[in-house]
Amino acid sequence: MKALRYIASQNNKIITVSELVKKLRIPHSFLRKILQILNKKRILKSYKGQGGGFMLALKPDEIFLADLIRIFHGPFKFNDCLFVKKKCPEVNSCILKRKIDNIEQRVIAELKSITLESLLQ
Amino acid sequence: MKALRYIASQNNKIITVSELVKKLRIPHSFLRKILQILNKKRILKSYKGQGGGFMLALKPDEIFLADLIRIFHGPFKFNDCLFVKKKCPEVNSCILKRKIDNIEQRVIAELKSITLESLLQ
DNA sequence: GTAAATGATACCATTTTAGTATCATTTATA
DNA sequence: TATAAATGATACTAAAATGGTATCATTTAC
Repeated sequence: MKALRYIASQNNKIITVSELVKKLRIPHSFLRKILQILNKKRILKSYKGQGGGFMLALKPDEIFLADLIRIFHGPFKFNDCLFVKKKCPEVNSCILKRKIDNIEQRVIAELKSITLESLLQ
Repeated sequence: MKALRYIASQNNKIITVSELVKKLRIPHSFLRKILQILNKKRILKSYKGQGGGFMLALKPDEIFLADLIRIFHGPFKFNDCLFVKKKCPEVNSCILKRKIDNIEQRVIAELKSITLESLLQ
């Protein structure tokens, strides 16, 4: 998020990992890995070779926190009812599951409403 | 939760782990460990010796999902801002943290509203 | 005294998380 | 055209969390 905020703040300039490392004090290889993932997922565009680096592939108001979480943590499932590695036989009738599903949906809705734009300044 | 629901449904009878194992098909040692924790945390009362077992220590409408989650997963902190094992220097000014804290508070409020009582039937 | 119960605690395997390291490829430019 | 500066791909590692198991000690009803 810090890297994305920095990149967004430099509107449409190509930013290198080295620049981010200096500004944000994030370990170089770690940050590279993250930016590579964001590139594959089309949040960033990358440019190889000398003079290369990264830029946003989308406008800041098109980048949603919900999507970033999905990219790094996988799909939301607070509620993946397993027991001893088998699916719980009561998944369909379980009242608890219904209540948690409900909360999950609301959280996801909130996370969709947080854009990179909304985190600048 | 399954065990608590079963125990609650047998109002004020002492229930043994063996009975729960038969009804709920949860491994014996695993269930014992869980019930021991619930006993220590005063959600259950335990009775040792022959004829012993477990009972609710509270009424079903005094047992909150939020507390059970805290017991087994530790305190809620979706938002424990660490980086390279150090606290992030921006914790206080971070807009993202503020937004997530907000969501967290609402989720906790919801989890507090779910009681064992509300999961019976 | 013994069987039936919980208490305490140590142990283990697997998965996830957080991060490092290295070699390959691309490209601007001197 | 060689080289330096950038990303791409990918393999590796250490530590922590997760999901359990196993065992010995203690208590208590009968």
